[in-house]
Amino acid sequence: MQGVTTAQPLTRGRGSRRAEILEAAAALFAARGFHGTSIEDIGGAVGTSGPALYRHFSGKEALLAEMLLDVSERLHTSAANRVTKAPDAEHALDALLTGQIEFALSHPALITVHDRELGNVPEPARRQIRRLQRLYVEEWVTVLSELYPGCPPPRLRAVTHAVFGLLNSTPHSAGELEPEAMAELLRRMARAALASVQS
Amino acid sequence: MQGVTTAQPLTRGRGSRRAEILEAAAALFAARGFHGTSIEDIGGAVGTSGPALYRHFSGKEALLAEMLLDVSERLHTSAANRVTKAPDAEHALDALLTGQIEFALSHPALITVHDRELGNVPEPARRQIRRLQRLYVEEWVTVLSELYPGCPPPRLRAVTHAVFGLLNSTPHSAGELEPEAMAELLRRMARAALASVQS
DNA sequence: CGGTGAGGTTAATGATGACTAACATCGGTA
DNA sequence: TACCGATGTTAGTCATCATTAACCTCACCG
Repeated sequence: MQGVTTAQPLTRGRGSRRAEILEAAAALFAARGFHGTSIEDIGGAVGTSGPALYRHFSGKEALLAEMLLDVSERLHTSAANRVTKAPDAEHALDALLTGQIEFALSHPALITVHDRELGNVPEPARRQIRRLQRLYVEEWVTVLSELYPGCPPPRLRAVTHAVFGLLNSTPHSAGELEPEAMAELLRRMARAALASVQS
Repeated sequence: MQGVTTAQPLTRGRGSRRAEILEAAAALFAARGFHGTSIEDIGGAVGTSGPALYRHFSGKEALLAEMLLDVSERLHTSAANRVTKAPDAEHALDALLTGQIEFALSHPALITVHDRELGNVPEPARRQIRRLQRLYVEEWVTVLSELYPGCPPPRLRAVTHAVFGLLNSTPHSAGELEPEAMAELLRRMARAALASVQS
């Protein structure tokens, strides 16, 4: 009674399975945490059973590492691009806000996992993710320090984290508002919070 | 070779051991997550070995339940008291801000665990914690709806969660600023963010 | 048409970890 | 002084889980 029941997939866009697994895992990790989610759970969520996962990832930690690496890369490079294109600091800040809000609204699970599970990523990748996160924060700090010259960087870092906290609150207020309205609200609040910072 | 080495504690304020365990567990849960922390870890953190914990709590989940119940109770009753004492909505909001900021700055680990690990609390307690959390949020929403009449409650709930996110960012910017300065900054930003909300 | 490789399957295997059992110690207290 | 309750200790026990092994099977390519 072995291997009697293979059937469905076998034809699907190249690499789409990996993406499917990553997405399912993100949702599960966000809901139950890394250690609270079993390989079996993840397999189940994509219609395969447990160990099939090892055909796509070398292990559970590697899966998490790839997920977080991807997120921090996307955030950072998107931010870097936007800032580069912006004509001045004011527009740059606007672009950063747009990017973060878009991401937070479209991928709440990734946002959650991203700031919760770094500690479970094994060392080679961990350092790199941390680096990207730091670069992303510094992107904000740089723009802000142009807008608020004389405001010490540590203060600007705290401000940045506070704004992230505000924007990343989306997983908590899921469904309270339409995405459109939520985006508007978050942008307005973040702008006001930022404007309140003086040197 | 059994029981040969009992020694130190045995004399300490009544119930202080429970508190000590709760504190150590909060720090560990915040750092590694509920499932990422073992009973042995918790015991080790308070100088006893593993199973000693069962003399104080009926189990790991019960420990978490008590921790979260305590937090949500403190937040809610403190808020209710402050609001009741306040002469008007403006002062009430100020008091709510003060309370949340104080708590977030003095117990970052509890804040972290509080919004991460509810899912691991077993059912009898879970419902009660959720209830207290909801009441706490409604405390804010009520005050806000007095300040912004005509602003629909769902929007105010989203606003409240956004402000919580902002204030609870403290664990992320640990050590960037002195507690005093951080409190000031958070209050100012939160106030500005709130002021930006119109009906 | 035979082979091959990608992607699945079910059964180990080995750790880890929560919880229990059996036993020890010590500070009261009768 | 002998007992008792509060607290610890160590050594199981039993599940759960990540990971591996051994085996299938189909799509496709020669």
